[in-house]
Amino acid sequence: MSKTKQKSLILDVVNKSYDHLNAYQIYDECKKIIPNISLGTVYRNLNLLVNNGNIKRIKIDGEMDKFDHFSKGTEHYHFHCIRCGKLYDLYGKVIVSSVPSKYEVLDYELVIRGICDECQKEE
Amino acid sequence: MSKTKQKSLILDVVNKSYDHLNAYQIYDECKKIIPNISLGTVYRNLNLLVNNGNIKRIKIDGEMDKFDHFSKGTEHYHFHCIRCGKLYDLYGKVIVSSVPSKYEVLDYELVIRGICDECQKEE
DNA sequence: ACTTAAATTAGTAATCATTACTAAAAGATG
DNA sequence: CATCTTTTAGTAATGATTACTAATTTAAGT
Repeated sequence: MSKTKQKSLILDVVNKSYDHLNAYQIYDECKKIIPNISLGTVYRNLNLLVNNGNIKRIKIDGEMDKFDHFSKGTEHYHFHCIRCGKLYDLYGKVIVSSVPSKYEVLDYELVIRGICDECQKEE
Repeated sequence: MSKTKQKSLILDVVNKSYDHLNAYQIYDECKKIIPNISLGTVYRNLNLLVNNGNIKRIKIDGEMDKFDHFSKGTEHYHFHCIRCGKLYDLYGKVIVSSVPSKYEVLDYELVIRGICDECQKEE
């Protein structure tokens, strides 16, 4: 895997963002630094970075895939408000009973769905 | 929401299947009973059934959305083998510390990623 | 049952996120 | 530097899903 300025920029944008950006938003951010970067390049590198474990992909119903920073030791998961669509980070341990030991666990993705505090107030 | 034979057939196909079928596979199954059922009808009803909480949608990297039966009390989650692509059902409790009480939790989706026993043997 | 209004369907066309392709440019290797 | 490999920009293609529409089916009230 060759190192290119496009690839490190894309990784940087994902790592430094506190939001959960989708491919197109990452593309927009990257254009501020490399104006003629190609959307295909963004997609291709995002896939590479996900496969190498550098970043994480988040899949949410009805929305474009989002990308999230990921560093061993600071695992986090997500709360998705089905009312306003906002995605909140949640830190803490996830304990799952009954994963048979014959399975080698590498990773997990957990999305909790519900209604956030702000949307509850509006009812 | 009107009751139609298409809608109940689609629900039936999802509920009675032990696999995790995607929209097209559900369409194929439905055609055995209603040969001229339309793919659009399958998609529209799957969305309705998901939104009503009758069935669940499973999102897996690089694969079409899958649909799964869902009944209160028999919650389950999934193990996805990144080698062979198989999706296994896992039953048991998921304990998540640190979901702030201000959030109203309705549902969750958990996918554990790793390598299944059969793929481990092949190494 | 009949009538009317509302919802749903089949079939097809359109959308849109993502991937594939290709010649040119940039990176790696020695 | 010289060569070989990888990556890129730009564009075209793909494919899952949704939108559209006239015809049919369902629901609700008499």
